[in-house]
Amino acid sequence: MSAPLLPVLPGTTQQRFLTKGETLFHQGDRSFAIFAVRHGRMRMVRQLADGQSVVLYVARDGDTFAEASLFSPAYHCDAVADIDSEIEIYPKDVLADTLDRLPETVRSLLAHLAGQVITLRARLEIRNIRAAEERVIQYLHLVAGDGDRDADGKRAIEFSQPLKDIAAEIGLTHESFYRTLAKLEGAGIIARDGRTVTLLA
Amino acid sequence: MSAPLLPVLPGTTQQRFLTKGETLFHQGDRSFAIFAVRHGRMRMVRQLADGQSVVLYVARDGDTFAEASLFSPAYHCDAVADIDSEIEIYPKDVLADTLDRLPETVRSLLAHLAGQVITLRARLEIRNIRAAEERVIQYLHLVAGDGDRDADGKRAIEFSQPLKDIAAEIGLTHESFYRTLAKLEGAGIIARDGRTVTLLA
DNA sequence: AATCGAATATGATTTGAATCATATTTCTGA
DNA sequence: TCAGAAATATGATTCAAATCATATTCGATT
Repeated sequence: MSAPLLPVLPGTTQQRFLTKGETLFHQGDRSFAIFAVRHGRMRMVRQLADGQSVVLYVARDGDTFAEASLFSPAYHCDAVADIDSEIEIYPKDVLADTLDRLPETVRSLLAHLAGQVITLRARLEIRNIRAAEERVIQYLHLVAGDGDRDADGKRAIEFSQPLKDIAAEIGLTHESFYRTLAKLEGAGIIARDGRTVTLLA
Repeated sequence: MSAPLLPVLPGTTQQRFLTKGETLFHQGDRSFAIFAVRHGRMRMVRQLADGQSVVLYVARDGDTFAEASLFSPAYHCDAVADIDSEIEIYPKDVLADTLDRLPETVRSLLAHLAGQVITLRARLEIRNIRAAEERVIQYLHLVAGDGDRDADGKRAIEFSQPLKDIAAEIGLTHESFYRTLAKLEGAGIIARDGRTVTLLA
């Protein structure tokens, strides 16, 4: 076989072939490896609580994916083969030894970069949602995360930046963003109090 | 002072205050550090050969920037303070020693992640361009890069994926993308031959 | 070679976010 | 405390990209 896409110790890389539609891992699975696409196309899909799904990332030839799982115990999305694909597998236990020996600085830099990649991909996918309402809802879900619900299962988000800046980040004009928030409030999907937005239900 | 945004060796972090409009580094400067924004807003701007400029990234509170300079001898954009800003500086020479000792695997993983961050940020900024024509032009410039010009200074891009997929990546419907390409060709900005697009001038 | 599906292409129409305008509120700094 | 700037807010209008429709070309498969 040709050289691995990430230079690791010889003999530590595994391969796997997936046929179109086959799943490599599921959201919530214990993370056991990071991967690279040798040939093919792998689609990372996040299932939302309300049954909708969002494509987080499409990994193509030469792309690595699930790198962030190095610093997380479980995968946070499904990985499904879009077309027949050949995948390289870098088991975490092989890398763990190496990672453990790293200075704290490097480990935190790696973790920081992995986190950035996750965040940026999520933001990029948000932009793929065309309708302003849906885009705002998904953004709110993204920043609220899955945790920190209150007793009623509601999640409050307090923005530290002006909503104007949030609008820019989402890719809307501030006018559209204010309007959309007003609409969502009217529809009973969110509650508002200044820069605090609460997701109802 | 409060804890640094990246956990590094105590005493190795420096700070700097920049007033609105002040430049932290210029494109082409020898890279000496990576940075984090403690408070403020830093704008990364790339000057194109034709005099145009593209905003690559706007770093806000807590964001790091110029991470890729760890693996590159020079900065590839300008960093200018959008508003008065307080910056944390992580000098390369402090990290260099550590980096040099890293196993190749880790170094390439770091480099890969840093590259992903750069690419993802660039793609996000492209989405901020509302007009389809301008968005496509900037995307073409992005993927063409600065190098690989032919004798006439023209840059050819051969897409390995269907244009349909490119459209999705740019955030346009395929119909709009085809139309926009046709318009750009009509305007003499690009030349086309199937999946090969050549930037004229 | 024939067939089927996907990609490329373009026209007609709709729609929803951008734009322009303007008012009010909040924040900031002198 | 006051003034000016920025943020928040909402109405009216425009316009460009999405959508819907349809045709042609290209590519893979039998």
